[in-house]
Amino acid sequence: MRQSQLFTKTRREAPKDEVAKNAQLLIRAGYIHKEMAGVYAFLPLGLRVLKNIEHIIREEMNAIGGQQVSLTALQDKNLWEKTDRWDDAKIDNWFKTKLKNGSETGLGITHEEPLTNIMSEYVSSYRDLPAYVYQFQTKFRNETRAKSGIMRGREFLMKDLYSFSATEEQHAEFYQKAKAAYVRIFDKVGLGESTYVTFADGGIFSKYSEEFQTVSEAGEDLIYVDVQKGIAVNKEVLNDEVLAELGLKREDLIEKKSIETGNIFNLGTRFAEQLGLQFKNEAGELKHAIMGCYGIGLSRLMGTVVETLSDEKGIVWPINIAPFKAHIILVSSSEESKARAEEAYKVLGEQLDGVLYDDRDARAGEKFADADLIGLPYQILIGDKNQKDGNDNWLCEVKNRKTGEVQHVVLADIASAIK
RNA sequence: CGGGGUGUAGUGUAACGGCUAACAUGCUUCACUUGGGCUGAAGUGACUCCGGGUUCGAAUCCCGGCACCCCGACCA
Repeated sequence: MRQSQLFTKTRREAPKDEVAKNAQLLIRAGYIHKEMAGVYAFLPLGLRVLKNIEHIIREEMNAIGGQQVSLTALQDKNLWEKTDRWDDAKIDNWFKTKLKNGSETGLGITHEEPLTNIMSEYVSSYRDLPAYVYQFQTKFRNETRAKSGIMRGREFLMKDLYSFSATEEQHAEFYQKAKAAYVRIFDKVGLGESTYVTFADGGIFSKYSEEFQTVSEAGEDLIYVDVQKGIAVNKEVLNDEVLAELGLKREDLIEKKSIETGNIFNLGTRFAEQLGLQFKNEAGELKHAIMGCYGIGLSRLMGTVVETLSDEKGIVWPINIAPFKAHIILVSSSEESKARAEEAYKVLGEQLDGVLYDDRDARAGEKFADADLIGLPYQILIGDKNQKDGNDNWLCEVKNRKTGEVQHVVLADIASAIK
């Protein structure tokens, strides 16, 4: 993409009403636009990041047998009354509205109810199980206080997978698979080292759940980490019983602030019972499906990456989720340099599935500042100061955004050098 | 939902109850420059959040509303 064509621009200063680092940087660099408190639009660069995260998650969900669907945002009140989750006293963050005919509907906060209902139409035998269904969907939650930029919005993108199993063994096996898939997802998006599987409260579903907590000063949660073992306990469930169960010692734990970036629950048979998801087992007995729920907030994940990996100059994207892998920067105005930059744009664009090319008629300093703010993993400088190698081929300067390290590489070798 | 704070060009900031609401940045044009946000010149852009009130006079004081931010509670 030519930067001269990109409709967004960078800005020197963040709007005064944004305090969260993630929103400040993402707005300054032109990734997102704030519509209202807790409601953000994703602009071209921001959407590319979101799509890259989505792609990583989809691969992992498909790999463990997930089947993708797209459920509705508008919710049928009757379904939620069956599980007693329509009442505002029980769930206080619904966005509810009325249809023209006077009946009530709500915007989906989560999707256990509608999906369980759908599955009940198709599942009638143990042969129909297990089934794993997931989606990427915008969730609406009427938070009393939205905050922290895109970390806690009223409207946000989430991947939610639901598992339907015939037996406890079947469920447990998948739960472990899903957990392992989550670990791989966090590795791929660049948060692996700072993310801990964390023992946590199970809410109304079960006694405990497991959260994926990413260590960050911007976090709302407090966790106690055993760095050696690589696991943690949420403060809300920190007690001797839990520590004993996990084989942890209090003296080995370090307190850290963290962001809940993922959560996996065992839902048991609660929803299947309330919504009538039954099947016949091999012995011909009627049983309720055992369910699990596995969520990751994509927009929150994006915010967490910005929050934890950026530096004083701007964003630093991990290569797998960066909107583009490379940023070609034309730093001289000579025709020769310009021709080489155009060539690089053509070649690398094909090899790297798109690059950002700063072809603007602007001074080098401004381009560097913008490139650092936008944060693509590699900056490829092309200008009159480039040199040639022994074979009379031009060398480009390839600068690593994160480390600042510079390599001099001929165009033909750049793609393989930075992948 | 309780408490606190803030609303002024696109953005960031000024302005004692009193002159045509100022400065920076952005944007336009010209010249100059071209490897880390040059330089110079001329332009452009504001019903001072909305509605009332006090006053000779309100961006400024008062009342109401709305919006946004922060702390806390909440986060199935």
